[in-house]
Amino acid sequence: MDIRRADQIADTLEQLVFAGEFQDGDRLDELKLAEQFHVSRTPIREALQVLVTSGMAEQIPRRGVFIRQPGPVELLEMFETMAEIEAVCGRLAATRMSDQELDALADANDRCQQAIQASDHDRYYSENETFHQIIYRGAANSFLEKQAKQLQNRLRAYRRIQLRFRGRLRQSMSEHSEILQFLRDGDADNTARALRGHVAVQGEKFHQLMASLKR
Amino acid sequence: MDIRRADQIADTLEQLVFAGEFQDGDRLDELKLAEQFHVSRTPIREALQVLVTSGMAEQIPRRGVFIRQPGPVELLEMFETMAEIEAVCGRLAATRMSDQELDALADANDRCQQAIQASDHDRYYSENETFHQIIYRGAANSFLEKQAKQLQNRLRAYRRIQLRFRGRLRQSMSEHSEILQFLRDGDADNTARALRGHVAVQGEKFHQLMASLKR
DNA sequence: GTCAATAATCTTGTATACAATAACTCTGAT
DNA sequence: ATCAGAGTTATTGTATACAAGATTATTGAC
Repeated sequence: MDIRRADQIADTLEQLVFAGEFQDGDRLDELKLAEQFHVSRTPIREALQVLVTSGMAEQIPRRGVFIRQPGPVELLEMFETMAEIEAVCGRLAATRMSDQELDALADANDRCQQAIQASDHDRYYSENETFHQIIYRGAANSFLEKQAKQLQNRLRAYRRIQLRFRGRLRQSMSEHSEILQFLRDGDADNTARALRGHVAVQGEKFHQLMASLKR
Repeated sequence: MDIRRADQIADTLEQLVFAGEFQDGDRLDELKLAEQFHVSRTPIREALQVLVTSGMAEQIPRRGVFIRQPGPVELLEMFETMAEIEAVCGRLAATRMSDQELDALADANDRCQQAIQASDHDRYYSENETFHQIIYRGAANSFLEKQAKQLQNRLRAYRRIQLRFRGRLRQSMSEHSEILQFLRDGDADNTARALRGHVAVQGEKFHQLMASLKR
């Protein structure tokens, strides 16, 4: 619903970057992009500013803007940060979530389970994100919630990869149930611990995957 | 060291916003700013994009960009988030900081103490930030470190206000010493707890101040 | 053949021009 | 006096123009 062409282009470019259409270090050529989007350089430049500010690209004055895909080390750091932020959300949510929100969480969990039984991976990814977002919301801190969603968004592509590990889906579901129970009990510490582990293992799985690919 | 005028302007505007030169809802007039900075609208617009992307201003298409100062509720949320992020940094730092880093932390703490004895508030603020930044660094996660620094930066102005509370400086120092000791002991849980409290109390003090001003 | 230096080309950053929409003003009717 | 509506002015968003620095190509010396 953006009126500004520049905003639409920024969104599209963001999607393309997340989708891995660009390699790390690729230069975003203003003229080529302008041609591609059928606009002048002006809206392209404004879109590039957005990418740079949000950390997805780097700007070198008089040289251009270059996309910056996180390397293995940065990805691990991001997963660790995500794990800790989720743990924080869980800790707060344990004492703040309403019964309604807990029911919504249980529903989301059920839908995850259904998606697995239907072998509908896309739907599982989607419902899984919903499950976690309900917890962010449950922390009753919209600033924190925004931060969590932002990071979740940035890690989406990599989360998908690691979820393909054999047996991971089943284990992930059992962790979900455990988390749900801790939240129901209002057990802040255990919720935090469970969520931290639940997300941190994703980083570890990803690490394993990277290591196995290197060989 | 920016070559781009637009970047310099973005920095300046950011400073001005943090310094409270603008009221919430103020429109940033492109023409006036262009005149003020002796440039055309182009670099101004690129600077405004940066402010909008980093959340300091809101853009309404075809209407302009309006600065968004956080209200009391959002500030409390930001302080709470800061407290939790610092706690996370502390938890990780407890098992990851080198002896060198611990010594640097002790030095920073000493300099805080000296600044207080010299009644040099500006220097205290500065050294205090250093103290905390060493802990962020100690978490050995540069992504997390960047996030922490960013939030620290956004809350700077408000932290200054609340530190004026009577007796707060002394108490703050004793908390620092406690945190340092927990880090030395490698006690992750207690470091996290102490840091969370240390920062959370800032939010509470700020809240008290707001409430007293409302009357 | 390789390297350095200079010229030509490209690309970025800023300024200006123009089109479209929003805000404002002024008039006239009730 | 108040409100509606047309016309005017302002402001945004995009396109184009131009200047300056970066990149590439070319030429010439060794």
